[in-house]
Amino acid sequence: MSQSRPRIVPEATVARLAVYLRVLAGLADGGRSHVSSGELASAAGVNPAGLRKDLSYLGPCGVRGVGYSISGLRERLTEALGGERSRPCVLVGIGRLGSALADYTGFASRGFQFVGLLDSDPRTVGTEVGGVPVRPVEELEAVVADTQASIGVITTPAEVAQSVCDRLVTAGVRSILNFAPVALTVPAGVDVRKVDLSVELQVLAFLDQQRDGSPPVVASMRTGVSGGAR
Amino acid sequence: MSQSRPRIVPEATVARLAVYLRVLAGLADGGRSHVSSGELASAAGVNPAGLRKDLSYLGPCGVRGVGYSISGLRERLTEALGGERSRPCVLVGIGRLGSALADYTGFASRGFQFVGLLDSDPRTVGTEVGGVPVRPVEELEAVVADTQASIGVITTPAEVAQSVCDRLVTAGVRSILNFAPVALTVPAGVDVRKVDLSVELQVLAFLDQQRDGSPPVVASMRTGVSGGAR
DNA sequence: TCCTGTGAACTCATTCACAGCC
DNA sequence: GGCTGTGAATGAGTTCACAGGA
Repeated sequence: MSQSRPRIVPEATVARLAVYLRVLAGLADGGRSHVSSGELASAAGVNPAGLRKDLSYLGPCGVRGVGYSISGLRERLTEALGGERSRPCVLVGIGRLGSALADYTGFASRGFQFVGLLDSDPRTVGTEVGGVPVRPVEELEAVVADTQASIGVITTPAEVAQSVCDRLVTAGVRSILNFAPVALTVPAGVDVRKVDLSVELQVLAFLDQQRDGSPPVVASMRTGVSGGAR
Repeated sequence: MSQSRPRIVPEATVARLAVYLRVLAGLADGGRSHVSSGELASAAGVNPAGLRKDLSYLGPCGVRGVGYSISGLRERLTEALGGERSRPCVLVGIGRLGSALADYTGFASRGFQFVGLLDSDPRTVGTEVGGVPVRPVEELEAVVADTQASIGVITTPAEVAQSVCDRLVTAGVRSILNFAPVALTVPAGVDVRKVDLSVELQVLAFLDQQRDGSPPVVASMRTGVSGGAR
């Protein structure tokens, strides 16, 4: 194993490494062999210097005056993000969003495999999503134990999210992705990340309204929001 | 040019205001009249001092020694986030994720209304999601013009996201929420926010792997005690 | 020359600590 | 006493600018 550098990788950087990997996949199809930080950065929507810094956390990856080898960099990034090993995940709450996630090909192609789908609605239990049968939520502990899943995704209504979370943690899940609109409490050693879809829209609407300079709102607000992505 | 107060609301704060509002809605049901920053903060999963600072951007909201009036604060937050006026949105790409979003009640309850659903698949066009008919993507410009939508949500495959984006911008949409895994390029004056579901999972997996396996570490990362959200 | 790698400067955000008011 | 409001301190993350190798 090539455990190269005892460097510390900022979390913000980790999030972008996955993006670079995706962009590289697209470039590889084009038959090119090398790419510069500027090119890659613009495709990924980030600043070139930032991209170089991100990559430098993995140790030197490129060749000065030339750029980065596309295949070499893909390998490096893939390894940094955990290689190609399959990662068993369980997903609780097979509503619209849950089934959309269960069937999302973007996960499977990165090694995420939903080995357990759980729901409390008897009408949903027994159906299949993406080839995996939905099981009753009572079997949560058994499913986690069987599959050794270490990642749990919660797409239940807010009211039950905390109890589902507690059960996941007790069953041994240490990483949780929460789509329910509540703040989950977990013991130390467990990592929770939250995705709040309506908050994203809300922020967009806020900026939108500011730009139009319409309502008085409260006193004082920024007058101009620069455009551009991100 | 009448420049108002230089007081600006940081974007990170705006994102949390929506969360506070949601938490307050829950508290209001309980029949209480006031809350302290500590209580509210713990329910929202943030630091009390941070919450007070967030609220202070709206001007003084609370009573020293007492706390915040629940109803008063709800009003204030609602107004700051744009009141209760309905916001027409168009959604392009009615696949699994798109239909999940179109039907998500969390949006409607905040005034977001999907007045236009568009898709390119003839099998999807003509169906209804959440009571709104899906129309052919060719009618995008007409729909935006008719509905005066200023917010667009893209849930198409990555390959067509940029062209859909261009058409939205040309049609007059100035705020875009992008779920497609590509960086969109837009002219100045247009705001794009990106949500990348697989990246969130990827980061979670990375942290997971670091904890289990190797000693090397990710920078800082809060001592995940109570929900290390975001 | 071109492009990477990286310290240093800077911007943005969070947290602390305490002053001020009830 | 309790709790808000806020300057100051800290920290994270981004951008700059240039050193250094191909």
